[in-house]
Amino acid sequence: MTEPQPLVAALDLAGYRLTEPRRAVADLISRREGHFTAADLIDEARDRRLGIGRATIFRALELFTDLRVLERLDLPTGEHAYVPCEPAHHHHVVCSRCGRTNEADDHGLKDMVDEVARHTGYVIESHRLELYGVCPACQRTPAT
Amino acid sequence: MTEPQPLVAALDLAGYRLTEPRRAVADLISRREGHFTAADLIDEARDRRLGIGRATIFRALELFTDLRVLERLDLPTGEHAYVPCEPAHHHHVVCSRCGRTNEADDHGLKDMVDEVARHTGYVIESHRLELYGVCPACQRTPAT
DNA sequence: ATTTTTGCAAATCATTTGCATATAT
DNA sequence: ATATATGCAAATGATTTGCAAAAAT
Repeated sequence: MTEPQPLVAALDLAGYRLTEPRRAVADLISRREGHFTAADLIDEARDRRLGIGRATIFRALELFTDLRVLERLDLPTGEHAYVPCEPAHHHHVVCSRCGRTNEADDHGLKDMVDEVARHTGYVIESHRLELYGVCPACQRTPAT
Repeated sequence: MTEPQPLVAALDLAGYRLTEPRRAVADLISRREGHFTAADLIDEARDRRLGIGRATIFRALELFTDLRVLERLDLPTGEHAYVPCEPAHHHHVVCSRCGRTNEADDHGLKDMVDEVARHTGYVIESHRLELYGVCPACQRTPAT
């Protein structure tokens, strides 16, 4: 197992201990396409009898999120989901059928933000943009 | 009390019953600036002894959200907040200090969405954009 | 009169925490 | 050796639900 594991690398880089449970969570995450919820990981860990506690999974998710290798999204349904991502600022397109995600270039968003700032007088500090749609693969598949 | 109450009007228009508790929730909402959480309303209702049940407040919030006179946001902290809004599609700028909100013109966003669609092959169905910053009033006030 | 709403309490769901034990450094 | 991380079970917090009583139509 010498594949790069960016999640684990991020832990190491930030000086956190590389424990078995954390590696296992990183592994659970890396084998997923698109977004997933904490419950997804907890269920899978239970089904595969990995012996990782619920709390540990939540703690790992929080840690990865703090390290910005994971991003927490709020789906329109109100569910909390996570997506692995690069540390740079960016946005996601989330497929509403399969959950697969792609990064969305936020080219042009900056101008819009400036415009809003000018218009409203706010000093804009951050923003979140989430796009939802149907990915190319799902477009070829009859809707569920 | 003949002021227009758009929340109540929306209920009526959609054929829901205009009950005392719903009017009271609409009233609690209308006297707020900016966003608020379900807990805010529940606390206020309790403090003012309005005799409205927790469940009723959640049910009213859900109803108003379905009617699109209220929008549910997910703040960066993970809290769920609501803002009253016009039924048309739009976005908000939320002040991170006082919670006041303004509408953000999404001028220019459409081009960006089209660009992402072209780039990723997704058929974009919807999006959420939330901007956070400091409003003009708070800029004049020393930070908390 | 009938249907929709309500309030309450209990249930559910997601997430967090305390703490003694186990593990990585 | 020592600090950090884990698992468990219990605690918390938010939201939902069942149901008999109350209110709107």
